Amino acid sequence: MPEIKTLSDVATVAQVSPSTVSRILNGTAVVAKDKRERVLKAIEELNYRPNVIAQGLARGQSMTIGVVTQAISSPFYGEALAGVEEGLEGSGYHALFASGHWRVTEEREALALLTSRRVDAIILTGSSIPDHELQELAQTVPTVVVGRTIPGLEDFCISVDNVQAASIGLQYLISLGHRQIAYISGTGTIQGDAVERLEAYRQTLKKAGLKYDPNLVVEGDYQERSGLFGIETLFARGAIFTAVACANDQSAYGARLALYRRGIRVPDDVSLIGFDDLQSSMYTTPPLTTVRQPIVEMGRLASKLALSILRGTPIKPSHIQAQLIIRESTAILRGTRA
Amino acid sequence: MPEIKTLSDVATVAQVSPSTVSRILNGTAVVAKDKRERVLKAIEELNYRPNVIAQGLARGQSMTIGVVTQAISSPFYGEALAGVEEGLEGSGYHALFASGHWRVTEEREALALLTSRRVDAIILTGSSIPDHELQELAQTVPTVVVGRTIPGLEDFCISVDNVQAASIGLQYLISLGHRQIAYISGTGTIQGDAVERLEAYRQTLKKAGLKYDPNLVVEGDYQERSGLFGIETLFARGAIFTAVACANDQSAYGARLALYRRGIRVPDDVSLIGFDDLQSSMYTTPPLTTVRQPIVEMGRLASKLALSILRGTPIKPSHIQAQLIIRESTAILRGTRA
DNA sequence: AAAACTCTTGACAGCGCTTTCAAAACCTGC
DNA sequence: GCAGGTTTTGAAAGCGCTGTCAAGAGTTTT
Repeated sequence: MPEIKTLSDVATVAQVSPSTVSRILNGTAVVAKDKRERVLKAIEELNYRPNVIAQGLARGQSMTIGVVTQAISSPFYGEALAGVEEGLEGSGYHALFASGHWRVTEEREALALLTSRRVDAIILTGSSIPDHELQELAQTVPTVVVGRTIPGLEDFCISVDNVQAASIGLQYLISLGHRQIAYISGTGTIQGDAVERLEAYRQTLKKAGLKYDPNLVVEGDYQERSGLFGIETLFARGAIFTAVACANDQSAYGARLALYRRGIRVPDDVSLIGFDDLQSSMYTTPPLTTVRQPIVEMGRLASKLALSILRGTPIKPSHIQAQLIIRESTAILRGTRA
Repeated sequence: MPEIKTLSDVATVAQVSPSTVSRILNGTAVVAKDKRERVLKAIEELNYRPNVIAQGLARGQSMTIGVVTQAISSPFYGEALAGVEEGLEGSGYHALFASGHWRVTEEREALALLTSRRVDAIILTGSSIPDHELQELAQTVPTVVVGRTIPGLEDFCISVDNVQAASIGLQYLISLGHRQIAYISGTGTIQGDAVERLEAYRQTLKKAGLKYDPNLVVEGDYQERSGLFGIETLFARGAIFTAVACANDQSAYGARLALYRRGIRVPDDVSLIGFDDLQSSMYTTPPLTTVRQPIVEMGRLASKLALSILRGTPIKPSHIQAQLIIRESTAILRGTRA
């Protein structure tokens, strides 16, 4: 294997001191034209690339942003990460990902890993680490958290108002004439997206003068299969509904399949609505009506925020708006069925 | 912000030399019990975590594996990356991702980024960098490439036999009685998955005594929308077909939607088959029949291979087998239609 | 032509850690 | 109680780079 060249190799070849090479590399100071040329030539010749690790050590910054995610292959987090990457583009910073797989201990490990690599800032997505730990973390390293708001760290949190967002969807269903609306929830019972969205379901029903029927809600876990099981459970209970709202798009996919299996048409017999607006929701059959969370943008914004903090001039994260995306999985209530 | 502690801070507190602390940390040598305890206590007290970057510099290895991917948010690459991560688990190594977005120049940049961070090995997925560049790269740093076989680097390549794999799907369609089979291809015309799979289409047709009708194949780009357009194009051409094979699952999703839009039932009127078996293909309506590429396993295997190379005892990558997954988007040919 | 500056350049310390090397400490056994 | 051997320990160099500092070169001024 061809040796990897170092800055002093370049210096030797160009017959200048390492400092000079460094100066040229970083534009830290003016250097005489002839030396500059010799150095550039040497760099070219040796195919030299600075060792970012060494630079990091010397400069005291790693030029990397740690990103803790739950699962890199989940469409939701995948989009968020893509956003983060995009936001970092051209900044010289790079993202280091670590997955928590929805387990707090693993998430802590992920965090430990990132800090032991001395990342310059940390972005957390879908974190379930307790507030106070994150508050502590934020003392040590610039931290931004997406999808959740931590007291005291409001300016470093990026999230949509779940209650408001989820309401939009419900309201739409109601406006379509639906009165028996089933709900497949997310997981988590104390705090977080799942309880907020469920809360929105209850509130919206109430506001519309409909009564909350626990028989119509089933607990899911944001995964496709839980949507499928959700519908099965509903039927097993003998529940009657003309629409079903899901805590996220993925569970809506599963619900869709369960409905299909039973020969129930969407939206003719039952309306279906999701939450998130994943890229693929545009291509389900029928295309899914959903409440859009601008996931990619949120990721991008998270990066921008982190960078701005590092720069010393934190931007104020503008509020993120959810938006109803009407597609073809919802329809005006016709007959009764299911 | 609380200062971050260093190894010599620990040494000072524990009243030993930095060397001793290092030895304890790495188990490099035996240390007296009392000192060991003092050090451990100091570490605890200061909440010290070794600086992996500095370790990397000193040891000459970064403990990170660079992974170039095309798009982190694509379901296909997402699964592969998850596999890579999994394979690295517990090894002490961590993955650094860089995306090429299907553009060779960007991919080169990604590679440059990874090498300038002195990653200990590189895993490429979906790479479209010319063979010779990769051969060169492999001279400098342990390289494993997934989804493609590079001459001379066979032992470091992990891929399925595209021709064989794609044939399985086609054969199945034919065995179902289909004779007019449309094909929505992938992108890339000189080499790579797309041409191999297309080749499989032609060969299989030929072997079955069917003639290749260029009118039935349309070029796609592996994305959902190209599947949709593909079907539209086919109809615009007045093509007659009873089944459509897609170069990957994502384009099959798009095709599915186009068919739905036209009121064509799957599989009753037209059979549909994909390639990859993405996680979500199990939940489409109807669930998609497809040729399974064990993507996650391939990622995992890539990691294992990379680690084994670093360890100095390269394993021989076992051959990856594709497998037909029969679900509900395909059916025996009944009437004629479309 | 010497004094007073201004630029350019190299030496060197240091980032936080590892790792040799040799000195210090501890054991043996006689 | 001391020579010889074995451990344990610390000093110091070094990983590849940056950044300060002061010396050297080059200009301008008087």
